[in-house]
Amino acid sequence: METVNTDIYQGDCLEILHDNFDDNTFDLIVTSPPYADSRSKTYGGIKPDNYVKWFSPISNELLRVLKPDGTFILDIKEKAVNGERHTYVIELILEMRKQGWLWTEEFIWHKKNCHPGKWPNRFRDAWERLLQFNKSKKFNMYQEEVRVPVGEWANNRLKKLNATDRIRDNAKNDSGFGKNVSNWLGRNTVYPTNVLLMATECGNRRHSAVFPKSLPEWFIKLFTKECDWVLDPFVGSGTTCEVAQEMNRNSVGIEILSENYELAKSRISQFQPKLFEEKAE
Amino acid sequence: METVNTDIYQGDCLEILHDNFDDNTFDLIVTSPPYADSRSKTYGGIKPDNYVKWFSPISNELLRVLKPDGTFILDIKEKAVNGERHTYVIELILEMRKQGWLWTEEFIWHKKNCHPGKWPNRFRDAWERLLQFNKSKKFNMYQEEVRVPVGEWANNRLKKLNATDRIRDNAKNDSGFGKNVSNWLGRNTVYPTNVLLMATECGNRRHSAVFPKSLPEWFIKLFTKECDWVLDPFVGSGTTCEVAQEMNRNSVGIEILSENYELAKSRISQFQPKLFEEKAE
DNA sequence: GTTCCGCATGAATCGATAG
DNA sequence: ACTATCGATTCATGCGGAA
Repeated sequence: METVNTDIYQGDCLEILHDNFDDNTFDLIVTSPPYADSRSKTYGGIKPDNYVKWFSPISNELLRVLKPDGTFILDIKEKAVNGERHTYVIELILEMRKQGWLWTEEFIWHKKNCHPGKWPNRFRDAWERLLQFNKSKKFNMYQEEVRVPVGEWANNRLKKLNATDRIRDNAKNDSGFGKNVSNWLGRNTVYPTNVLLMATECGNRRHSAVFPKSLPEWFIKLFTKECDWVLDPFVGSGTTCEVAQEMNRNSVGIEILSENYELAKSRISQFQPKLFEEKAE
Repeated sequence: METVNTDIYQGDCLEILHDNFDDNTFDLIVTSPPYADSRSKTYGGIKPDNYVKWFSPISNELLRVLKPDGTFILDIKEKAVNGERHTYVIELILEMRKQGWLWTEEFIWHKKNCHPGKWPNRFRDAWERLLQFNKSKKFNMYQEEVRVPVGEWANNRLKKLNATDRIRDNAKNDSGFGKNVSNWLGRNTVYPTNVLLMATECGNRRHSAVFPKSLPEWFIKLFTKECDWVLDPFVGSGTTCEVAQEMNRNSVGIEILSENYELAKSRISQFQPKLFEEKAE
């Protein structure tokens, strides 16, 4: 088993990317940047009105370091400001398209156990946008890797195949329908949709990750293969890099806050003994 | 029990609203306008690039007829055009804010039984935007009316599912649509989230509605009380008005296509005998 | 009267083919 | 080159008939 690199940098992602990484380096960028008005100590408390101006140089730099057939997944949700959903996220989409990004898809992260709360004018916010951007229409996507178990209805379907559809299969052998039926036989899994149902990991006090490990894991499976390169420019406590390492992908994480940086480093290094064991074999 | 009006108009909603309705008439507007490039025979097949220009006069008229404390729910989803998600929906949000609308919230309609299909670059689209707009920050919202059950009851239901089902169906207790409310008596209830889990009613051959009855029902419960006024300017086969009538709300539906108009009329009139019975009592 | 099972039907999208 | 039409792909649901 080939070993992979897992590098955590401390500093501003704009500078670090500019100084250390060539064009077309990464196969996947997946990140959850600081939201507007939060983490004020570290990013100067970006005001919602200034969010697009703050983020667009970064998205431009990410465009540079992403491979032409790579993918950028941006986990983001606009705040409610003054009783209204702010528009900085949708303005950012328009701005990034001007930079050359293609807005390929918007996945929904449905957060099962989101933070409780009640307000007079709105319910709990149980979802986030997972915006998919690409540099070209031809990008790598390994759909087979993320198949999900098939529903109950398939049991009936398979019973039926034994009786009726076998005959139709023979009759229309060349039409392509027979090929279709053979795909169904023995199939226990189906392709997922663009709605992701994942629980937040709220129990871990030592490092509160913005997203659960299952989230970067899903996109790493879908958009990379082993030994590909993954980047998280706002890696926080290191979740993305930890997952990438476990999945045998090279990864780079950047974090500006020293406390998070140290935490991320320690999580990565804990993985080393296992690597040594495997190398020994 | 007071009787309510249910009026279906045939024609262009812009003209009909202008000619027949005063300012500040409706408590709730809920609609699903024709999407870009669909229903081409009746709406001239609005091109995605022209969508905002086509819809903004209508949204402006809706702003006029909505009461100051009313709510407008817009069910919409952008098409994939040339491998990319088109931007007309997010551009429409920006345009409507210029008209004076407040973009209060975005609910997600998670459609479990979305249209099948497989493509090399995307999965099935399983969600739609339910954009909430208001005229002022103070709007009527009856949150108690849409509480959903939780706890033992939901847990027991999940136990009955096998391991495979649990992976797929673990959102079952999120928002209990289409359930018999009498089953909830004595149960603990909680407020729902802004993610709505509803199946489309595709099996109904007599009238294929774009949204299931549970969708307008939920918003009518949440944003109106009895004898309030509900408007659907693109009422199609009449789902919104039928639900409003059953819930004892006044409603107005507008439909341009005569075939749909007749269908909507017949659905409404079928409800009359029950009304007469109640009046007789 | 229930429950079970087969079947048609969707706000879809892509790539190829035709004009 | 650019637009319009068509075939292939795919899965959860409600309905109706059967057991």
